[in-house]
Amino acid sequence: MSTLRDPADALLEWYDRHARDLPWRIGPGPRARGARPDPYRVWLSEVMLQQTTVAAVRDYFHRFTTLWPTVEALAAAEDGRVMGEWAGLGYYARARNLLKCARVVTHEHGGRFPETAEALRQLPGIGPYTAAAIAAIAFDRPETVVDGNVERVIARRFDIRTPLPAAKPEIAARAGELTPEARPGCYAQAVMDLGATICTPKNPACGICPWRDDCAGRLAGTAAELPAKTPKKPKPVRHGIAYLARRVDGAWLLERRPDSGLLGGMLGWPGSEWTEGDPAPAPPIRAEWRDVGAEARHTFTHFHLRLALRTALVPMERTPERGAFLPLEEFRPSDLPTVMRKAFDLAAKG
DNA sequence: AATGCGGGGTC
DNA sequence: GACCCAGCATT
Repeated sequence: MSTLRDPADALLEWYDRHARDLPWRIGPGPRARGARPDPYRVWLSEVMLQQTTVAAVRDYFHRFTTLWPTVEALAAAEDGRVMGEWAGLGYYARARNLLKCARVVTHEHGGRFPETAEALRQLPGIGPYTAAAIAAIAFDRPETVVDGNVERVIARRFDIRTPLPAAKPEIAARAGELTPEARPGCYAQAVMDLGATICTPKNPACGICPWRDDCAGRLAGTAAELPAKTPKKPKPVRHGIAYLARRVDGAWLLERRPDSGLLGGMLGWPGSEWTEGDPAPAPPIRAEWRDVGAEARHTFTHFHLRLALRTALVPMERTPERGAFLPLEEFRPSDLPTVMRKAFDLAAKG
């Protein structure tokens, strides 16, 4: 019989001492008395946390749960209002799917989230990771979560040198073997906390890691270099022109972008196509356009953008060819995605 | 299996 | 600057 402690127990003991206090978690006291976190809050936090750091999510989570405390309340919200509150968080398909999911849960599941990963997986915006996370954290199911943190922790612990994404099946299998039957929700959060605070991408703090004695990567000296990844393609630079038209009564000319594609469903300034060559001018209304000295620079997932800015003051009676004038009292700069917000700050206030 | 899809922290 | 992140949908 081995004298080695079960690795899951070692990690859970570490988690009990070091768990971060996060708004979507419940305290250790209530948890010990059998309380479970609200599935709505678990779901909302997990969707917000997709490819997004805890620091970026905090304020958004607080605003969303204040505005919409239940899934039914969110389901009844106006689309544009939700997109506006999501503005700045990125990956806007998440917000569209969030609303879809809230409405399905409200109208087809009686306002209750399904309790199995398989059933959760059928909902919009819920993939393998999020389904496992909700099932484990909210419903205490022994599901294995595999996110970027887990991939790094597992690749190091077992010294898996196959580059991602090819290594995903092996990593998932190893992660599954470690998942305990007891306290699966705590365990899932513990592995991710470990990856976020100790087993970090750079300069991992191996000396204080609860798994330091059975980490193959640490013993082999490869930990800090793992996981290996296939190289990414360089980002090209695209150029565009944005047109910020202000009507004499203070209204701004904006357009709602189509649901699919970049910044889908978000409010934005009308403009040219974004091309790697010179963009073709595309003023949305007849006016005397004035070039703003500065350009808005922004980096998206797969390209850099340099956006030239043009402004104009237009009279009341003139009608736009694209977009619609939004009255000043209905215009909130915070409803804009970041690149459009940068353009506004430069053109209107710069 | 590959690609499109944001933005901010961190080094 | 590049890299990374509590990934998902689409093709």
